[in-house]
Amino acid sequence: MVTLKHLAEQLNVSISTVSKALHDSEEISPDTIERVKALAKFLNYKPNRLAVSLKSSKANTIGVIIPDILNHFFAKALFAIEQEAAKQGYQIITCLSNELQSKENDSLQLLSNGSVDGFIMSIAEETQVANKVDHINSILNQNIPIVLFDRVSEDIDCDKVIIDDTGAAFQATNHLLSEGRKNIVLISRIDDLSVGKLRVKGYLKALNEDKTYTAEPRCITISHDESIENKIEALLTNNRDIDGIVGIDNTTGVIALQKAIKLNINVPKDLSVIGFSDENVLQFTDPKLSTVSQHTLDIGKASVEMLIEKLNNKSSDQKNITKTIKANLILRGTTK
Amino acid sequence: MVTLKHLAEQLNVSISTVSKALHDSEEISPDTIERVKALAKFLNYKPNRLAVSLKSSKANTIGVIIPDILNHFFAKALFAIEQEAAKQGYQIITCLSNELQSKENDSLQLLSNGSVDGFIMSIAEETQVANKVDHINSILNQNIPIVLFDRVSEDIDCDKVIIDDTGAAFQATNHLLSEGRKNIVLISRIDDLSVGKLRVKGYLKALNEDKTYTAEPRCITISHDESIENKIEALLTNNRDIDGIVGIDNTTGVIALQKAIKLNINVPKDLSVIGFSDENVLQFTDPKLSTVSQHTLDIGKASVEMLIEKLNNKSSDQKNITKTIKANLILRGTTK
DNA sequence: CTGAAAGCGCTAACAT
DNA sequence: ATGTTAGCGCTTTCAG
Repeated sequence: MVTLKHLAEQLNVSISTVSKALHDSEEISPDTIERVKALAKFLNYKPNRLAVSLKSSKANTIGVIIPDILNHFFAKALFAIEQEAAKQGYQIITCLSNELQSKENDSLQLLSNGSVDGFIMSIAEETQVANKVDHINSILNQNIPIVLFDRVSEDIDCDKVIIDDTGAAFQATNHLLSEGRKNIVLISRIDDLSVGKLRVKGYLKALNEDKTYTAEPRCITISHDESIENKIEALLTNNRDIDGIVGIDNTTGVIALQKAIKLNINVPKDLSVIGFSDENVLQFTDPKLSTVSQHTLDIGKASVEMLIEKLNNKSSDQKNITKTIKANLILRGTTK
Repeated sequence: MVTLKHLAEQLNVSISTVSKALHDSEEISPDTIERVKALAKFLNYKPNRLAVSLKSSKANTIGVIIPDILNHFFAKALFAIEQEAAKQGYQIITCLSNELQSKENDSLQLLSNGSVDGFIMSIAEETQVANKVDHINSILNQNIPIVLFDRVSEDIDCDKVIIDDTGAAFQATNHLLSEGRKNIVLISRIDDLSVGKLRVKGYLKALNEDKTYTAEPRCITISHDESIENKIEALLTNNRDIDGIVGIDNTTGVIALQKAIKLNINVPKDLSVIGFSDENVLQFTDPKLSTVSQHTLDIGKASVEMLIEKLNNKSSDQKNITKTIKANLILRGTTK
């Protein structure tokens, strides 16, 4: 590894001269600057990031804690975060909590030692279920900024990036109502998450506001030890009168569609389906699934922007902001 | 941030005493050790990682460069890498090349400044197509170890983790032959990648070795600007005699299955399909797709193990190893 | 215009 | 048993 010292020795100047020259200091003669830079380039000198960070007390690194990288939503969010961070000169250290509070805590502890300047995270399922957020607040108390995205908690006072989950589900349900659907069920595998609860709220709100809608609202929740496929197939088999489905997570919409086709239900003539999936599943469905698009890339980008904004104004402690990214309904082949 | 200095001042001892005490040095009295540790715990002292790394010239961090995080194979590999790295006390810094050589190079440059001790990477598509690997070899020349996985190059002399791509495709094709299939086509979206070429080789080998097989081998390659769905649908529509399909990438198997069902082709009676997809797509298919399982988790784990092994024996420069992870055929509903 | 020196936080050889 | 000192690589103030 080439250091300033090496360059200084080779050029018979002092280390500080080399350092200044590389930073185009006014103090150094143009001639010296040129010589230093030439040698630095020749030897492929790169400033040691650890030393720079130690000196400046700034790691230029963001800790990203993701609950589940195999969930396409989070993979895409990570993609956006990495992209924006790189653009702004930050590295990211990625940790996966695997939905466990213990791992989430481990990661926070491990990185809050100068490794990172701040965190971007989405709360682990286990943490959300128990609503135990002390470990997160403890980081904030150490004056290390955090931006929460998607899965957030009211008990944590920090910057947040969310979508209007209630509004999105409301809009989706409303669309089915406008189609004249009389029997709309909601299917959820995420009723223990904050976003799941909010989406249910939007569904119920839409049904309640429609005075002509007579059926009882019906939320089918699928727990982790149940087979999504079996449960949905049974549901559709035993309830032929269902004419609208809102799948409020990644996969239930797709699976409902697939099972409907298997059962020879005509989509969208006799049944409309709206999911919260990402575009990546579209290639696997025919007709194409209508979805609520969450603008995941914008969520990731906004998270990075907010964190860096906070880092740049760390002294002047201003209020925390919650930014809501617009979600919108994209109608494709599974709605009229 | 609490430092050794803080502890030392509070306890009226020297910094080195504190440091030694925290490391359970024999030199320090049990009493002092206890007092130091108590205060450290009370103040939630954590050694500054940057300082430790700078001092020890060891970042305890692995740079991971992934071509495409939205590809489930790589997401899963990252999952495994993170898991194993965490287990061994390493952090990972994740960079996404987005299949671009320029970004791949940027990431290598950016991190080869003390930020990481070594790299785990899979080569970007652009890099593989051009087979320009100087930027990677230049890192190796700086004595920074690299482990390549999945997509590798013969022109890079380093540790590698691969699957037996040729053998896997051979096995898959052989299975279709053993079913008595007479018209087996291979479908690929990745014919520009090393793994794609090897899998084609295995397919051809199987067909050639079967003296009773009379049809011409047929490889359908789909480029990036073509619609996979349209191409496969047209293929199946216009070639009703196809009775076996090997999809050698992530998605073509699934899509072929879906189109076959749409066209009322009886799977697996009249057509068998084998894909290289991961289990995550199974929930979207009925019947369940038969696949070549790549043991992605093992690939990630092995990569970390090999890199850390190399880091621990950096001085004694031993030979580079290529480790082959066994892939195996999992027969489900789309084969007889 | 250039250099010496201090210090970021830590470790470890070397005093005492 | 404890302290002093030097140094990892870098930046930056202050002196020359």
